[in-house]
Amino acid sequence: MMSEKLETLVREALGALGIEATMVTIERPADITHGDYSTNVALAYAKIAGISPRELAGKLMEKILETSSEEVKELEIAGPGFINFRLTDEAIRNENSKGRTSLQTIYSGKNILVEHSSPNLFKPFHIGHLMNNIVGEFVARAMAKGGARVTTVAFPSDISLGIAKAIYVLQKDGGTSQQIFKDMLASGDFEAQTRVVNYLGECYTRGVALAKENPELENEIKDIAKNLYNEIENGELSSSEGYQAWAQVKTINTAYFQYVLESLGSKLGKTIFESEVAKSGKDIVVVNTPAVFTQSEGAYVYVPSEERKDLNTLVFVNSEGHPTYEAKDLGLIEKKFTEYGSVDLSLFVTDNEQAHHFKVVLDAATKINEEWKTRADRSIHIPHGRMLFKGQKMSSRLGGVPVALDVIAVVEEEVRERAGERTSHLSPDEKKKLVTEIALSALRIAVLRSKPGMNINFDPETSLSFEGDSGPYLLYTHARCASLLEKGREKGYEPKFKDMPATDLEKNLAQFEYELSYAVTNFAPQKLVTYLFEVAQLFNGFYGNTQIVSEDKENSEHYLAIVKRLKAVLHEGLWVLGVSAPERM
RNA sequence: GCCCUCGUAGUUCAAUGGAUAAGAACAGUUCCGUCCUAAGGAAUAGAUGUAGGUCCGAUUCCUGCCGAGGGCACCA
Repeated sequence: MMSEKLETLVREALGALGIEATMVTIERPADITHGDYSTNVALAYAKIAGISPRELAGKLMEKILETSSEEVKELEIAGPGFINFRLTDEAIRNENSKGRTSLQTIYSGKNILVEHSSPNLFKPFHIGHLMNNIVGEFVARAMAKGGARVTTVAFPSDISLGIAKAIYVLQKDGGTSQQIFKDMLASGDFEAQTRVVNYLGECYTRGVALAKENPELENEIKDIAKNLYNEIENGELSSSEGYQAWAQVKTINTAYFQYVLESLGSKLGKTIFESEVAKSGKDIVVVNTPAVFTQSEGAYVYVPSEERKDLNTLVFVNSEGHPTYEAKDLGLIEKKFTEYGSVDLSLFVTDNEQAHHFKVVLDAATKINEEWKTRADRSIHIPHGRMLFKGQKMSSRLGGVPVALDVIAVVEEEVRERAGERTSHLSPDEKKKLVTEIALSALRIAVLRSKPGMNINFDPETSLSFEGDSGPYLLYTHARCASLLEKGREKGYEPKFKDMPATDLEKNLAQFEYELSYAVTNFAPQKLVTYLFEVAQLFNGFYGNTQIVSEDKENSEHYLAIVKRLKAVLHEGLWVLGVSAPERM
């Protein structure tokens, strides 16, 4: 990568001046007209060198010029002592002639697990899951792009006191022999399945409310939970009604989950149910008490050390003897690190309201032994924010906690309105596919243009405008490129860079690898999104005042080479963001 | 009460401690339609919550205050 070559040059120059460089940063100047890359080392090391930054920059420049590679056209000192590098036109053309970008990053060759999009057995896939999927899909693809072997994992919640409450309501309603379930089996279509899943979600909320209002139900619900835990732990297929209902719900929900993920253009590799790690999680806690955990009021808790003011005591095994989410996460960590080969990194994406929970779990894990400490060190929580709604359309169409598919449906409707006659030439199937692709691009880009962890405000009418900084804008630019290339082919033109001075657009396009690499290494989708907007805008400006495909073959072929490069950059960049780019729209 | 996250144009978001070089987009005010997809382009105006501190240099780091969101033992 070019920036790495420059870093070496700078490092050597510093060395020649007797300065041992710890940190050498090569960055992209805010404005490309100031140079392709720049470094601030002269400012950073001026104190050590005992001379002024500009003076040091001058000396460094001399040294760099002595060894400089043929790809560097010129150097200049700017501002308080920055050194700007300008590359030769040829170096830029070579970069832009490259095919698929393969990155060498800190993740190359690593075995990485990415957990995201975990559903709840008794909840429809809602807006929070959608947020999770968008961030999770980026993380998984970024790691893959960074050269890692990635296994994606879903960790569905299928056992808890909350689920016991839902089962209680379900049973009272008549269990799975109710009409709604029969209808679903009879029709087998997704609509019917969705109705069932929505009903199950209702059972959950009703169960929670019921338990709160009627404390006398506590024992009955606890019995359901207890039976469930016992039956799962003993591994015997019980014939109890509660267990049967639970097993059926699990089948239904799993199918629904698969379908929803497919609709999102996402997919997950492995599934680890919470019930699979309940027993092992509990055992880990019990075995390590009192060494790590403490018994208190009939429960097993973890009490963090005094210095960790940011951590609180949490219950790992409750007084009923059931593992809480905390213990199950320990079970999950054990399973991940024992059954998935030699795991280098275990990333898990969740809502940031769980940040504290994971800090405590990992802190506890660190205390168990050396092996667990390694596991904890390799486990990284990636939090995402919430999706908030502002637009009237959203709040009126989607009450309470919006279901993901409803959110997408609303955005799709918006897309259809804006498309108008534009898609009339397409077949119904193509049209549907295109509308979905555009809607998903709008959603994914709206989320990923911000730093992960931030809440995002979502309004399909304004902030999720289909103009400007939006997914559709990038898709449109990509489709425009495809259309131009097609037109070029018809003329018999070959996209080919000619010996012409590199434009700002070309210079920016040459920096794709640098930006992509940064985004991948730092889990920074917003960096990549910003970059894609930059090049798309530069190109659209160029397009606005230049005839790309004209009778002038020489220029046309050069322009088409730029178009080809931009299309590849957009396609590849969007892929990492989880967005598919259609050829036409 | 304690802890965590966040406060940048009217709005939604950018900016590894750096350049009188804080970028976009939407909304606003103008303009571009015999021309490759106007879901486009050109022009214009507009911002670092507040008070200190560290630093050659602070939107960025530290402290106080103000404001928003989240968490704080048997939910996930």
